[in-house]
Amino acid sequence: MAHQKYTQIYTILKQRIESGAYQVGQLLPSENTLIVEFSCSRNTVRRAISELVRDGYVQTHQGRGVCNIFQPIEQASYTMGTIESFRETARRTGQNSGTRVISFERCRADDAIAALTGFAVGTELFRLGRIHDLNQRPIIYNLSYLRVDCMPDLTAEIASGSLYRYLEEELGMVIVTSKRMITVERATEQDEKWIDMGEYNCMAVLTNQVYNSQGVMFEYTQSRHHPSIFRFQDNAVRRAGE
Amino acid sequence: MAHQKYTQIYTILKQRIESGAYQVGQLLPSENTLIVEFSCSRNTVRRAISELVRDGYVQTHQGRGVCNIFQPIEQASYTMGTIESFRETARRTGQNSGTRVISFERCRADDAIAALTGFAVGTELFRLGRIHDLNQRPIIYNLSYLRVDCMPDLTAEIASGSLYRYLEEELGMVIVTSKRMITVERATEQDEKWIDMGEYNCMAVLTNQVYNSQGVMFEYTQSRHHPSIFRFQDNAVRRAGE
DNA sequence: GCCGATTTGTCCGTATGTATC
DNA sequence: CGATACATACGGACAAATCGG
Repeated sequence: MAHQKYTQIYTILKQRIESGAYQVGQLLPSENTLIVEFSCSRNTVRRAISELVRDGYVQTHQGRGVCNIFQPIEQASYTMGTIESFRETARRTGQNSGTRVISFERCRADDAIAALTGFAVGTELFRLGRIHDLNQRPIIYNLSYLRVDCMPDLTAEIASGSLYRYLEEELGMVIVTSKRMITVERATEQDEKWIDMGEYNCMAVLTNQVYNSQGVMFEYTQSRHHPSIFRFQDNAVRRAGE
Repeated sequence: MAHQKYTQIYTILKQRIESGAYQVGQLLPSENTLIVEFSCSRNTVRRAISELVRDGYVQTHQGRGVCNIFQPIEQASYTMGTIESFRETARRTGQNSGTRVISFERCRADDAIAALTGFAVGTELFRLGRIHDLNQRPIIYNLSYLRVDCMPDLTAEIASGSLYRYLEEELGMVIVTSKRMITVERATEQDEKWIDMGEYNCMAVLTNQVYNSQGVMFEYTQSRHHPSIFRFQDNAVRRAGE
């Protein structure tokens, strides 16, 4: 893709910033200057800039200009605001990765599962346990509940590959939104059975509720990460109304 | 504030959604309908909607409409996209909170500090250590480095109150952007000296680089939380270009 | 499968307000 | 004070996706 004008401008400006074209604290060219350079409308430039703000590259200041705040320290480790699978992360960072299915069964949401996941009581679910290996070392223990009616033909074999590739390419399902929560929990017996915890006795727990294009939550996943490989980054922008 | 039209529309629509006016999966009124209702332009409606998307209330679908995905179930979990602040946690759980300064000194960034914080070597800094108590129990160990030239008159006394209130109200500094990172680390001797860790041997570490309106990073803070009280939430939206 | 109506996505141009210098 | 720069808001045009007939 990247066929839209604002995406092209966003990409060009981002590259300039990352390549060090502007010092930290320096102002970028004004909107009017960029309008001339890219021969486009003001809205298009502004949209590109607003995405740079969202991604933490620049700040805007009314009456002053657009200010570079990018520091090449340790960027690009874990892009936030997007949904990225374990496999994508591994590929991007150039490491070996593997996924093993350790349990796969059908169940029905009882009170406990409903309270945990947010699925309604009685919903038919697949319960899927997986281990992710990074460089042959077990690193993430993954427990998912998946709506049967969204993927009736799911098998353990399919789940051992990329679940998202199957859902998107085979079923044509479009994943749009996900709600995430990060907590830190004591490692359970189950964790220690599968993950080599070393001297750590806690897990970084990423809880994920994923919605498809119909607006229905079809997946609940708890990813229990070994602390040493867990990192989460984002940028917070001050909003309009305080 | 909230004087802008798009903010008003955003607030009204959000209230309708939260009050259960639309079922989960149901479409909101079309943009044209909203234009008539609020007698405004299409862009204004679209901007309000895009903020609802950002906050995880709705999804948009070209050719179909705007779909409600808000579930009141997890409303109990508070503000989104933010880390529940220490004070908020205390208020929510109805507990006492307090802040103690345990160290306050001036220093200059050496290689180690520069590598840790991102400040240039040689920058004059305040080094501020604080403990947050919840119900008289120490819960968060807080280590901050602050640029002296941004707040030359800072004292330990001021730091024992709300640092941000001082910076914003007294110095007129506007905080715009902050880059955050969440990791999980082994508790250090320093941690255990100050925090009652119980059976946990890890800390939830929130690293924060805060920028003012000049685009200069004026604060680096490492907040080391007791795992039992740490929680982070946000929404991820699939972007345009893959 | 096609067509047309509806709906959101992108892009343009313009005007006015407000903060900074 | 004027010039510059970003923020908000309006209006219009066309593209792309969806849905019903």
